[in-house]
Amino acid sequence: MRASQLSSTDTPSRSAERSSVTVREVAQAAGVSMITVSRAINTPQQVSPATLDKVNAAIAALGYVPNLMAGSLRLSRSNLVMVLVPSVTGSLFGGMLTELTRSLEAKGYQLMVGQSGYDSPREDALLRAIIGRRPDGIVLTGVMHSPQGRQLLKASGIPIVETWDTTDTPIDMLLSLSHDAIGAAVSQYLHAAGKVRQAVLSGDDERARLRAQSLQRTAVELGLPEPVVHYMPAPTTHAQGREGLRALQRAGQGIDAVFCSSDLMAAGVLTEATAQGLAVPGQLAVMGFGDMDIAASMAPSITSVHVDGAAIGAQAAEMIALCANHQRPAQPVVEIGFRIVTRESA
Amino acid sequence: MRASQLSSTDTPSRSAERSSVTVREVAQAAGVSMITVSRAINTPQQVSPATLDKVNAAIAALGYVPNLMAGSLRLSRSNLVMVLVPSVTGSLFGGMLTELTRSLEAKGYQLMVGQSGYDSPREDALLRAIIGRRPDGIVLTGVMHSPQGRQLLKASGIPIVETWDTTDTPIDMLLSLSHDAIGAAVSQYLHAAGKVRQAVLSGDDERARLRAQSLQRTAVELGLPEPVVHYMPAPTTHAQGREGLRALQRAGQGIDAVFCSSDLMAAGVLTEATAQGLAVPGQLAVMGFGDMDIAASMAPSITSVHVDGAAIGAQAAEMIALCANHQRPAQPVVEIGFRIVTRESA
DNA sequence: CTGAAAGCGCTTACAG
DNA sequence: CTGAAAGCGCTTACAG
Repeated sequence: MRASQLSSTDTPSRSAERSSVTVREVAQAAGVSMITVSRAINTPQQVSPATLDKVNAAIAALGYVPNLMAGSLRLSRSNLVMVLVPSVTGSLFGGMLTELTRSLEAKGYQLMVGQSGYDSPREDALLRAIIGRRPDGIVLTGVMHSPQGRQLLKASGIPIVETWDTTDTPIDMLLSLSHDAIGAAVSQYLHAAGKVRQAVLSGDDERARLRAQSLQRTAVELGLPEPVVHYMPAPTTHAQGREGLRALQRAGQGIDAVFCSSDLMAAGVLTEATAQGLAVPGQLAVMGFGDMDIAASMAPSITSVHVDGAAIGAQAAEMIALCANHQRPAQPVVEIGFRIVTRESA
Repeated sequence: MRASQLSSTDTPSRSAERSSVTVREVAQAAGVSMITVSRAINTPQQVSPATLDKVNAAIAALGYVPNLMAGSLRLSRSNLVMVLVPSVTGSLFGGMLTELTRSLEAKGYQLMVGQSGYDSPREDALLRAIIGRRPDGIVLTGVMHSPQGRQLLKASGIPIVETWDTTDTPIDMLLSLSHDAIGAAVSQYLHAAGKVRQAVLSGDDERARLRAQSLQRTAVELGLPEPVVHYMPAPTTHAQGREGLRALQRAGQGIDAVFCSSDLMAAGVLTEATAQGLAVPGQLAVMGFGDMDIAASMAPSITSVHVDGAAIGAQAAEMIALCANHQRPAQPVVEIGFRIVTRESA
């Protein structure tokens, strides 16, 4: 070992073929075997202090970072959890993502986020890319419908948590949320508030469609005229709220309530209603979904449907960690629930 | 090979020790060697049609998904690019993330998103987890200051693109954006509009601070009173905009302009100003940052600073793909630029 | 067109 | 407390 080699802070030429430092080089530099290096990193209490110092010095000098792929391959354990969301931009899943990151980190896992897109064309390829990395768990936003996708996931043997939706046939574990129940509850809430010409402004994604259709059915069951639904591309925006309200006004005569598939969209509806001089909620009740920060903060404040995304994240992390320890959650299917947060707009 | 084995659609018991299907089992089922299976997947033109059919049937029957970690280890190529953002929730980086995903996918890479948090306490651990997976490229939001972090990244030999900020000493490649220039431009813009008592409402993150401080310096250089700055925890929200305006009004007497570090915050300021009966922009000019959808859609619409996040994503993808082909971009440092989008609020 | 051998970087029993 | 050997699952020259 040349001392100059250890103390050098030179960095390898960027144009050189990428060749990371390996345990072998660290072992050589420290004058020990590869296995001792491995132990110095993973079980330092099994290594003598003097040896430990030598190894750590070599690691620092060479800028060694263990290749986790190699370790995972050997151990069949990646310490990696994948979550698939339609879009990282949409703030709806922010609470879940934040809490998933936090919970998993505490348990020694790293979270990686994949985007599936609201329309799932390349879902199969994406699934293969994910399963191919052998994560210790997969969290899905929504339930998987495609038979091929289900088969792929089942066959992988990886713990799967489907979330934010419900099904009688989960692939593995399920954090269940009924969008049917939400749509029905919203229609009943608006009906109780005296609103009869209900309408829906909705992102064109699967779960928002379920809520919209359920609201339609429920309103009809309540003896109200069938609600108009206007779909717009997801993820939904403030501008779509403004534009969408105008579209609804053209389509349905005299609507007196709008249920929006996001709070941002609801804020847009509110802005448009204000611009038109409509009284909210007197002439037009507005409801959102997600109970984002903006719902409480708008003037008037927005009545919204709250879903505890942080709880979803925490429970999913818990379930996956259990599976990694060769256990199973006592309840592989857990109801998440929701509540309507009453504010000024409806 | 038993036919029943191939046609079985049974899934392995979920409680069984996780043991994925390997090439070996596929080879056995198809009655060929492992290498032929590998070729059937990666270079099917090198395999006879009859053999290909057998292999594909076996793959489908067993639900085989190749272990990408093993392949990457062998090839020293992961087809994985990591991007590190402070928070996936903040919509500021949505455009970059969407375009990064799209561009990289077209080039055969998968993007994984890591969250660093706005305060970077565990950055070192995160960096090791990322480098340890040997991605083919790393995109950083912001520049890396910590010497250890820089050293780690440099030594890894992985192509690095720092973005959304500027520095004279990039680790590798840089998509440069000057927050100093933005702060100065905003102050000058407001000054030109006759605003003298400027203030800043800012998320307490590094780049927003740079903009705020630059605005302060510039205003003083213009002979204006030193702007008050109020910092709030990032990521910033609509509610912080309302609350923040009140805080600024308490701190600075008679402010006539507020530069917010996000459009959502600016929308909150607007809501609060409207609630207070302040005329915008007459009594109070409001500017945002990010040029999000909501900026154009609020009433009044919000003047904002536009940064082309999609271009950042596209260029970063391009740079990394070049490096993977053992080339270097002609220009490893590229200026991104910004522009003030004039609307009603300022 | 197909296959036997070697090796990517790591870690775990098994010995000393 | 330390080390030689084997193997995680895959793919690439090298032979046939």
